[in-house]
Formats: sequence, structure tokens, C-alpha cells
Amino acid sequence: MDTSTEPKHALRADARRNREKIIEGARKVFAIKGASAQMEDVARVSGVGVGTVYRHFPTKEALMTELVRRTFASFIDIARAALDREGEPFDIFADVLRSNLELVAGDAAVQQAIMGAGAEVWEGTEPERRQMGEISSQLIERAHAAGTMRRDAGAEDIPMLMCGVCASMGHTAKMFDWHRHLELAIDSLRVR
Amino acid sequence: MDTSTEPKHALRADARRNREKIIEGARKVFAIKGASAQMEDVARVSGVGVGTVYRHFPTKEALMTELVRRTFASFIDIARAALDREGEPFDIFADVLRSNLELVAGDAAVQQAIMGAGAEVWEGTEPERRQMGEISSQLIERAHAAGTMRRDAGAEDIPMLMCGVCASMGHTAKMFDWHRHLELAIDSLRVR
DNA sequence: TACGATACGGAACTATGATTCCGTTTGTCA
DNA sequence: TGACAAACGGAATCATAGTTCCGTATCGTA
Repeated sequence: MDTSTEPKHALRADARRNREKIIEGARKVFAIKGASAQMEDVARVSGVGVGTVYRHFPTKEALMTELVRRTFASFIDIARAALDREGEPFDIFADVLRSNLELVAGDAAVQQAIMGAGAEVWEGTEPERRQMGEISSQLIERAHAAGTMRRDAGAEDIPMLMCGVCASMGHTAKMFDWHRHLELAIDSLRVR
Repeated sequence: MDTSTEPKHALRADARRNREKIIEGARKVFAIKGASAQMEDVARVSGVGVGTVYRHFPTKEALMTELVRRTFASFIDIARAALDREGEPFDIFADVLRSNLELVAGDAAVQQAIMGAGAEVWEGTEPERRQMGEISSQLIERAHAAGTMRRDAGAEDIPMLMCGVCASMGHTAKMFDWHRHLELAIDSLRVR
């Protein structure tokens, strides 16, 4: 499933190639510097001029939105795959969280997006977030049925807890162990 | 206890008055807009000119550091008061967390500081954070002795969990309930 | 009150970084 | 292969916001 914003008309071969180079380059740059990365950097790392970046993405925000959208799409893939898995429902759900956050760990821009920095990126990824929420709900429902997840825990808690763990990842001082934070968050969802 | 950076020589009466006005004004402005507040705004709200703001604080970062330092000092006061309180140690500790975060809830700049945005503010408040850590340790030790806090929980988990709750507070979309996040975090520290 | 030291205000300066513009180059198609 | 649309590069532009500067005003003291 691909919800990305494709250009209206067919792209020329070089343009298609450049578009990919830009997305790859932008991923690298934004992953390291987060939203404070500069468009000049994106252009340099991608091996194109700034003008070319702007030909493909009207604003920096639009470019970031596309990148985040793709990562959120991966979340969905991971969660969907978990729906078919056999095993203890709570553990399956916890593993989805672990996989998704592992994916986020190397990408400062995605961390910031999850933390809700930048209204445009947040709103621009609404469809992906909604879908992710639906799948979460199913996985959580199973854990409730199994009696292994605390009664009052719901799908709406998940983005909030992920947001918290992302904050630990992004902390300037490298003093926080986000794996630890995540395990505490998971434990807080267990039935007591 | 006041660790603040006082000016070296005695201030003239008007200067002393302005210094207070600036700190009050800056608190309001940074509380609402966080680090992205502008020095011009601070000056206007404080009722002084920008030049005057810079006479008292050499940089925006320095001003923010002073504000955050003061809030952290309040944390310490609250925690210290808890040392003398009678009752179940875990609950006493949890209440310190609740009080401190309530204090933070209205102040975006402090939230960002706890989340480690801005290296200078982080480093500039090291003494306060260390002190807070020491008092935390004592409260936690008591809860361990009482057997109500999980064995592997330590003082180093606290700033991390607070950081997570602050991320919920600061989220663009008002969709997260930080009180809920905090209670989950507290529960994750309870002995199982 | 008069004077020198302090402090004030805010216009001007500067740096940074997003975005635009346009002359040049390249792909596509007849 | 020639023509033209599509795409490119990057210098120039524009906006924002932190910081500096300096002429003026005020405080404290003799």
C-alpha cells in the first residue's frame, strides 16, 4: 500500500532518478539532524542543486512529510504482519512496539514527528496514523481477551507512550536508555 | 537555596526593578511559546527595550537557563519537603513526581529543557539536576526498603520518565492526556 | 543641585536558512 | 537529428530573529 503523493504527470527519466536520489539523501540528512537540517545539505548529499529539490517538493515541510509518511507506512506493514502471528497476544503487541521503535531509533526527524513537532507533518500523515490505530486496536483487543493487558489500556495510549520513548531517544545528553524506557512503558500496560 | 547567577556589583534601583520585570515577562513568554519565543516579545511583555534585556542577560540562552534553573530549584524544594513527610514511601515519591510535573505543565520552555532541547540550558542547570537526583535517591531508597517500588528502578529512571511525560505535554495535537501518561509511568515503577 | 557612572530604548546590523528565478542543459519524440 | 518541453543548478532574494551600538535618560552621591 502506497499513499504517497505522486506527481500528476509522468516524469522524465532523469527527473524520476533525481526524485529517488533526493528522497534517499533527505532521509540521511533529516535522520541525523532532524527538522533543523538544511535544504542545502539535502541537495548536496543528494547530489543535485537546491532548485531541483524544490522542483520535486514545494517546501521543506512537504519533503519531511513524505519521509515520515514512508516510515509510518513501515509501521503499518509491521503491525499488519503481526496480525497473522501465533502466540501470546500481549507479547506479539509488545514486539510490534519494539520493532517500530527500533525503526525510529536512527531517525531524528521521525522521532520529532511522533513527538508532534511540526503541525504540517502531523496532519499530513493522518491517514497512516489512523490506519496504524486500527491495527493497534485489533492487537490490543486480543490481549484484552487473553487477560494479559490491563483493562483500561487502549489504542490511544500507544502513540502517547511512543512519543515518550522518542523523547528519550532525542535527548541531547546521551544519558537516557530508550530501550529501558520502552520496557517500562510496556510493563505499564501489563495486567497487574 | 538560590544558585542563580547574580550580577557582580550592586545594581542601581531601576536596574534591579527591571531585572525582575524581565524575569517575570520572560517567564510568561517562554512558558507559552517555548524556546521559539522572541527576545522582542520578551522585551515588549516585560515593558522594557531589547537593549535592556541584553544588559541583564547576555544571550537568549542565558535568560532561558536562569528561568529553568528557578523552576528546577522549586523541584528541589518540593522534593526536600517530602523527605519529612510521614506515609507510604512509594506514594510520597509518586506525589513528588505529580507536584513537579504539575509545575511544568504550564511552561513549554521548561518542558523543552527537561526534554534536553538546548545543550546550554541542560548544562547550565547541572547543579540543580544533581541535587534533585540526590534527593530522589533518598526517597527511592525508602520505597525500596518498604518493598513497594520495583527492585531495578533507580533515580536515573526519573528524569527519563519525566522527559517522556513532558513530550506528551508539548505535543502539537492536544490529543495526549499527560496525567494519564504520568500515572502509567508511576505504575511502571511499582513492584509487581 | 551638579556630575559621572549606570542604565535605557530601539533602530540598525548580521547571520542564517528557506525559497525563487532564470539562463543552461537534457530527455523525448517526430 | 532537430525542436521543444521538461528539468537542472545555484546565485540572488527575502524573511526572520538574535545581537550590537550609541544617543539619551536616570540614579546616586558630593
